[in-house]
Formats: sequence, structure tokens, C-alpha cells
Amino acid sequence: MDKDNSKTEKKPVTQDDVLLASLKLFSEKGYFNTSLTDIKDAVGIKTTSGIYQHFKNKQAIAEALYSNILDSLSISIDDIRRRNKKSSEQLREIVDLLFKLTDDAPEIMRFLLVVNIKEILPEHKNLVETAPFNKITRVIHNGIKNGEIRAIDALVAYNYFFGIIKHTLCMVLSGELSKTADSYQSQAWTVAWGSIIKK
Amino acid sequence: MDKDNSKTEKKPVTQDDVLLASLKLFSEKGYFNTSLTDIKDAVGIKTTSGIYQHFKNKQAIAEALYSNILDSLSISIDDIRRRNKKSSEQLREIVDLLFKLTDDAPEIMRFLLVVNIKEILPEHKNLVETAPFNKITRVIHNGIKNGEIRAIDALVAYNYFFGIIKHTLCMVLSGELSKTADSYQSQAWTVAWGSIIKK
DNA sequence: GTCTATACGCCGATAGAC
DNA sequence: GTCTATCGGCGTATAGAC
Repeated sequence: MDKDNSKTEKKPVTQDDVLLASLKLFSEKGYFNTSLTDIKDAVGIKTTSGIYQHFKNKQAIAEALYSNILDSLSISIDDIRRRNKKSSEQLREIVDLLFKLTDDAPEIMRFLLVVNIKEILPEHKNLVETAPFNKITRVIHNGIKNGEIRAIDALVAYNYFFGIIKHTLCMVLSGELSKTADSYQSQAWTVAWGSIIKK
Repeated sequence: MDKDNSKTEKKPVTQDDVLLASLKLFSEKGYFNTSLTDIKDAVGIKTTSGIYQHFKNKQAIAEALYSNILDSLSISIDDIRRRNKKSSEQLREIVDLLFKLTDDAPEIMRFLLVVNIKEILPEHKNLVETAPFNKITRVIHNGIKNGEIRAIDALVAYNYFFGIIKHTLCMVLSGELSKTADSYQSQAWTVAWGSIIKK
């Protein structure tokens, strides 16, 4: 023990370290304003070379980030659908999840909602076409079939509902709405649900 | 008349030519995926030098574009407010304007709604804080004062109302909603207005 | 896995002739 | 206002020693 290494311990940089640092930078400054040099600094290594141990290029970092986020969201939504019967309950819990994430992990939500993924990965699907948001649309679809939600096109209903939710979260994330997401949640839910419910 | 110059006439490139070409490219590929070389090609000159006659750098093009669009929008909104008394009528016409623009000049709306201006011009205000959208908020504020709109925070009302409108337009612009903006307008209006109206 | 060193391409930008 | 020519720099990426 030649030196105090209780905190300064030098552990090798992992993939997750790179992802975490990149997520933060991408969501703060945007993908194109973030250089590998920035990432390397945030991760705490001296050159960018170390990053290429884990990712073949800069795009691959964004890809990994995006698919990680979508996967974990998808799993959460599966879980929600399993635990709840009614569409209203399922949507309610999904909204709850998104608002919580906005307060607890704003970088994730900023990356998901603010960063324009098609500008980074032109080949990638739109948000609506990804697994988790497909599932949300399916929840809405079911709600229409069983009469909870009024009979309009499921995508259009998704559009109204999620338009309100997403805009609320974006305004919180950008600071245009100054309080926590949590404090807007119940109102936003009521209005969003009200916009598609069968009266 | 040594050659046919009825169409091939060589007129000097104007500021507007540059702006128009840039708008198209920015809205299609994004600001960062568009190089001055791309712009120069689209404008039809041989080198990028010509561009510097009109703009001091690439950012300045985006700035000019953005402020032009905001200015013209602002003027239209002033006009709408002058011609209509009730908040509902004013909002109705503003929505009409935005939907028409989406069908007739999608590049403009894509630049306004999809392009993340803060990534290009970090110093710039958020969309809500710009003149035209400030005016929309003021319209809503008046609607609350005179009892057309229910008594909630004006920004929150703006959020609900514009969340639906913006999301609809974005989905049309990205092709996720496949028909023209026009065909979604009356429904979207009804729902958006319904989300803030005093019952 | 991290370092030194380095390559290289692209892009933004300028100088100066026409 | 457009051209030729050219520059500097940044950012990505690789080779190879430790």
C-alpha cells in the first residue's frame, strides 16, 4: 500500500463508463458538439484510443446508448402491461414512469426526447416505430377495442395523448416549465387522458 | 444573343438563394450534416467563397434563417390578433396558419419544430421565449382572463394546447402520420382547444 | 487497457486575381 | 461577385510500445 487508494483507486475504464459520460455530454451539448476528446476527458483517460477498445466509432456509442434506453423502457412497459388490466391503468403507469425518469434521470429523457436521433443515425427508425412506443400504441389500440378510448385511429390517439405528455416533459427538461416533472404529472395525465377517453 | 439565355441566364447569387438552399438542406439533413460545400453546390456556384459575400460564417446563415422565420410568423400573428376578437378565434387562425405552412412549406416548419436551435446557436432563446410564441402565450393569457379558457397557468395551457398541435405537425413532417397536415387539422384543433377550454 | 505518436480527411475560412 | 488556390485546425481514427 504505497499510496492511499481508497478513492483514487485506478480501475480500468469500462464500456459503461464511456456510455454514461457520453450520455451526459450528448444530452447537454448535443451529439455534434461533443467530440471524442470531450468524452475521453469525462471518462478520465488521456487519449481517445481507449474508447476504441469498446466502440468502433462515435456513432456506435450513440447506437448503444439508444438501444440500451429503448430496451430498458421496453422491459418496463412489458412489466406494466402484465401488472395492469385496463388500458387506462397501463397508460397511467407508463406516464408515471416517464415523469419519474424525467426527474431522476433527465439525461436519459433528454437523449430520448430532445436529441434528434435521425440526424445522428439516419438509418434509424422514428421514435414511434421503436419497440417501446409501438407497445404504447398497442395499449391505446386495445383501449379503443374495449371501449375505454374513443374510436379514432390509434396513431392519432397516440399523437394527442403523447403530444401532451412529451411536450410537458420537454418543457421541464429545457427549464421552460420551472418545477419538477412530478408537480405537473397529475394535471398532464388528466388532460392527456381526457383528450382520448370515450365520454 | 450568342446563346439561348432564356432559362440559363446567369444571374448573380443573392442572399436569398443561399438562405433558401440552406433551409432545404438543414431541414432535410440537419445543420451539422450540411457542409458549406453542400450549400455551395445547391446554390450553383463553384466555391464556398461566394457565400462569405453574404454571411460571415455558417452559423450566421442559420441565425438569419431563424430570425426571418420568426419575424414573418410574428407579423402574421399580429395580423391575426388584429382581425379577431376572441381568443378562440385567434388561436383557431394561428393553428390554421401553422397547418397550412406545414403542407405548403414543410422545410420552414421542419426548421422551426424539428431542428434543435439550441444545438446550433447555444445562446439562443427557447422557442417559447421567442416573439411569436410569446404572443401565442399572451393570446392564451387573455383567454383565461376573459373566461374562455379555464384558470390554469398560461404556460401550462400553452403546453397542453401546443403539445397536441406541435406533435401532430411533427408526425406529419416525419411521415409518421401519412396524410397531409390539413386532413388532421380540424380534429387536432378540437382536441387541443378542448384541452384548455372552460367547460 | 492505457499510453505516445501520428496520419489524414474534411471542413470552415481567407487572400487575391479576374 | 465569382473564381483559383491555399491554409489552419479540429476531430476521427490507427499503429505500436508499455
